[in-house]
Amino acid sequence: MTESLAKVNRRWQILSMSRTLTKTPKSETTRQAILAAAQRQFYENGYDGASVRRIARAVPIDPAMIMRYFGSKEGLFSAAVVIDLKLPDPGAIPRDRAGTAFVAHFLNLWEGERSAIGLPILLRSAVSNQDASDKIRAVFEKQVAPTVAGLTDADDADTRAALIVSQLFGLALCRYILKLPPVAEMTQDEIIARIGPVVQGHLWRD
Amino acid sequence: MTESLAKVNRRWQILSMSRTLTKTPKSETTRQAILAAAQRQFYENGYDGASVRRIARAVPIDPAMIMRYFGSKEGLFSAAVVIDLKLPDPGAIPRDRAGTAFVAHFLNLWEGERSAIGLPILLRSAVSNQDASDKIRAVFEKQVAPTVAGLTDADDADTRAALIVSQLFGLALCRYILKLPPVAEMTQDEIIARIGPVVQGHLWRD
DNA sequence: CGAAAAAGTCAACATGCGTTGACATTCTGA
DNA sequence: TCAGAATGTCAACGCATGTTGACTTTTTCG
Repeated sequence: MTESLAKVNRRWQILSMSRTLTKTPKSETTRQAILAAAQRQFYENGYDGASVRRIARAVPIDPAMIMRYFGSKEGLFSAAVVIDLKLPDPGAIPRDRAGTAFVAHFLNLWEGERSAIGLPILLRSAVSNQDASDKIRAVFEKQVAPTVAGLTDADDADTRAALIVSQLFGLALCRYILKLPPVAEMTQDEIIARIGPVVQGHLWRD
Repeated sequence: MTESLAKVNRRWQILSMSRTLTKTPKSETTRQAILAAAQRQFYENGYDGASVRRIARAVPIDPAMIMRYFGSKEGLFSAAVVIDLKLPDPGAIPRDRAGTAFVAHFLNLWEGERSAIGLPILLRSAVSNQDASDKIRAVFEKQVAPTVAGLTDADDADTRAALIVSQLFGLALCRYILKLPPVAEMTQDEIIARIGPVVQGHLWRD
């Protein structure tokens, strides 16, 4: 009967992952600690480079707990990396400053308090993990593309969105991952002044 | 004495790596086969994702041979990834078309015959391998930055070079690694028409 | 030819990985 | 209080990795 007990536990754990939390049972503390450690590790080393065992050591907790809480490394990754770009309503963006607004928004997102969660993690992971690149594509389709479409009347809004993304990802890549000196050292304002017009150009040129 | 024999062999092998090849001893064929397989694996899976054993299996050859020829996985990587951007002399580039020329040059480099060798490999590897990002920085400093400096009179040529690189890397990332649909599917001409002006802007704006 | 050098093979090593199931402890509510 | 649920620990599994040293086969050349 021990096996069926384990299965019930597993099932409960899967349920608890999606339930809305009102109280904070002891487990929730651990859950959050695991997520925080996982985000840090995934951010610093990418999906493959981060190991369940090292994440567990950082919490600290037994690796087996991670499997219990999240089912697998993939499950942990999915739970740890939740992307909400919080893009504003296109209607609320003044069109003549949309480019700089865009860049400022992303810099703020990437360098704000919760910066460990999000695109830089995906960027580091996507080169070796299919799930991560799928997630990036999903973010592009569901969050970036619609917003850009709301900002331009052009019929090639998707292409324009992709070009904007390519510039923003290139920025993130050079600044946070490669740490290419000039890009890594520029102030936010300098970046906004330089990249803003590029984004604006992608939106409006032609 | 067997150990000292092995060491002598190793020393010969290190010498042979740097010698100019006039004849083609049997070993050179194997060497090239290993390099070709390594480039492919590094390109497809990045430094960490590629394994010495799988490269060896692809040749096919015994993994120990790779150690003999290249000393270590790092040594193989260094030998396999040699970056020469072949950037033209700045003086030969018409300044009003420098942007499109730049983009066309890189697309040609990345999608030409020897495309497996080069930046896309580094890009995939750099997220998890320090050597790879160091190499990228070296390429930036020794090849891109000087060329850009020769194209502009501005005193912030380094910053401009970095911004150009961030756009080009973003393009490569989205097109070859993330395979983000709109970017991955655009024709070379479309990309040149869209990104060229951005590069031109980084060179000349202000 | 025949010896020495080169090229290639094989088995093993230590390590780290994701994951598992049995077990021990702690907490909670009837 | 005390059963049962929740939480946490431990040891082990099978596997893949980079690397090594002893070995055998093939090539080269006096």
